Amino acid sequence: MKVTVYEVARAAGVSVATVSRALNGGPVAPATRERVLAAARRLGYRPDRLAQGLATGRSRTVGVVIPDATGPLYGQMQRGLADVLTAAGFGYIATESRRDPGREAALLDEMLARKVEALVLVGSGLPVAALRARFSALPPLVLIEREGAAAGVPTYQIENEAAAYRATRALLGAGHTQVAHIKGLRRAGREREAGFLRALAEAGLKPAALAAGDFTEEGGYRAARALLARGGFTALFAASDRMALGVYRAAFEAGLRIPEDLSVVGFDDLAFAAYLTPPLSTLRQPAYELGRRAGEAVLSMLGGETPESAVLPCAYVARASVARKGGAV
Amino acid sequence: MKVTVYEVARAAGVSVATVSRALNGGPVAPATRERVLAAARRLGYRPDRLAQGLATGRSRTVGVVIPDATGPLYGQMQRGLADVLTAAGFGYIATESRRDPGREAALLDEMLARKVEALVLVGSGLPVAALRARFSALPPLVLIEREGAAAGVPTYQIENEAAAYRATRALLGAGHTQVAHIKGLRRAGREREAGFLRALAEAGLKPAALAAGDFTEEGGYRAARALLARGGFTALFAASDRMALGVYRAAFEAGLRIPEDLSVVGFDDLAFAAYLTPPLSTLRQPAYELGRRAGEAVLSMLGGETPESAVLPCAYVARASVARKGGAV
DNA sequence: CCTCCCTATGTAAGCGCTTACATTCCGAGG
DNA sequence: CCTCGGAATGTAAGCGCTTACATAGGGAGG
Repeated sequence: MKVTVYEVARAAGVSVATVSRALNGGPVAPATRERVLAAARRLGYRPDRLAQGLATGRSRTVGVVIPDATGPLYGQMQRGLADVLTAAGFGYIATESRRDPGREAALLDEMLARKVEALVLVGSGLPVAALRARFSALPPLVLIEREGAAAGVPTYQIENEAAAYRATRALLGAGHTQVAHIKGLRRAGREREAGFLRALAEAGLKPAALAAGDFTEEGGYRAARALLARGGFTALFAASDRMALGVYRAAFEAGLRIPEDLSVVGFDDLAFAAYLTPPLSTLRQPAYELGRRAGEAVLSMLGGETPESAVLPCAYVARASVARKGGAV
Repeated sequence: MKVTVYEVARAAGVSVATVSRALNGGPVAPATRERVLAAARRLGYRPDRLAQGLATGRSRTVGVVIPDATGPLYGQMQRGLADVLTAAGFGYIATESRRDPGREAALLDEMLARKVEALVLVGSGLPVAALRARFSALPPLVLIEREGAAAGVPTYQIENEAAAYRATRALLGAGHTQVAHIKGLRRAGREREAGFLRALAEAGLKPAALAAGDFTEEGGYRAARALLARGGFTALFAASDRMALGVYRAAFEAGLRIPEDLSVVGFDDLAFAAYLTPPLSTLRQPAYELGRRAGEAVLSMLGGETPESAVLPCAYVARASVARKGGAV
């Protein structure tokens, strides 16, 4: 039989109001509270979150929408989010939009129906203005890797441009003057490219070659093959580690050695990067931190504050895939 | 202002009961239903899941507990689960146990408080019997990669033993007679080892060497170094792709070529496997399928049926990391 | 010793929905 | 033409909890 506040009240010899207050830190005499807690424990009472939510209008749930759950860094981000949210007694429901606007809208609908108290939107998706237009009553919004600062929404992103700039500088610092780049998709891709270009421009250089990629191994491989066929560079900055892996393969097939013939830098610092041959120099994304910050932002917004947006730094991890300039390709 | 059934009822000129029935497929005259739906749409009515849950006792939510969200295959599994669950109008809340029994229990507590209608438990964790003992009223359980068939709980697992057996056979088929193995952790690790040993035993062979690993690159690297220092094998089966990557590194450092000097097989078929140099032969885990099957099991249990447990096959993916027997290490 | 006020507790009204039961209205069968 | 049964709809009672408001009981201040 289901244990409700009534059972607890009866067992403790008080009213349900007192039980509720005792359980939620309301004003109750210490002795009474003790009695109530004891009774609740003895009966194995477990408050019904649905009923609580209905009564208070607060579900203690936040909704998370991500474009692609299979992304390698998403797990860490989720962990950061979960760590702070669960510590605060919040649960969360996460879903994948698959970068489909219609699907994203449907997901949001469902989350609103579930009365989420805040929404964390990760990655590309409908612009904030469109969301506000489509959904009348939106809960507090927090964005990760998504445009929204303009709309006054707290946004947490990684430092793409500056990180790419630093990576490129590392290549230049090793004496390379002919450096190529394999671009990524979306805003992250554009920003990384911008940092790349800025570093070159500052050094009075032009990119030796540029190719479009899609963040995958296969995309990196194809792009690298095309680039290598034309040659003219001694270093290459790939916008993601996965693409850098494709570059390794293409270089191998072309009979090029890394880093002797070609220096390579990636982006993300996935688990495998440190174990490639040679270990890949790359930029470490603060994925966990991103989630943590977003979680804290949610909490502070719920507390009526207005958290600041932030751009988190990526650390450049120097490994053996970059060498001082050797022979040109 | 919040739109409730009452508003819709008034707008449609009917009672709330009729609204509810019209919305949920109850017995209502076609014309009336039309009128209600129109009113609901016009007002932008969105049923409150919390209230629905409270009233019906069914939350249309399932809880998912995984040991580690950062696992590379977890995203796919989650997708499989989500695909079938959302199609059926279910939401899900996912959380990480971090392999901590206390934490797992707390998570389950919270999920029960949220009135999940079913629980999907992934990977290692408290035994079913312990759960039943600790939690009085457990909803239907479905397990993935976790012990439970004995307790009559539908369980979905991948074929570890047989897959490892096939991988080992592939090595033997290539003429290798001295083959080493780097073990994994937990049940998956034990089963893979068992398959490995069975294949050897059937061929009248003994393992050339055995080392313990932990499924990580670093663990694989360490184990491979130790193994390589002693030598005596021409092929190696690593219980995970990540460990195989560590093997690649150790082999490189030892001046060994793969596959000329050493054939390697991994397990998982992570995205990077196909792009290593040489591409890694491995076993493809049906992660999405695992999630999908579990989702279907949840649905069928909720429908009063008793789904069958299943062990899903892994496909052996032959790539260039395995060659016919060359020189011994 | 009597108010007054504050504190501890109780009473009861919802929160938004579903659903058992009651009611109404018809057409069919006698 | 009356009655009966079923279909369509309405009424109202919860689901388990929180919380505004009411009540009771003291101690402090006069």
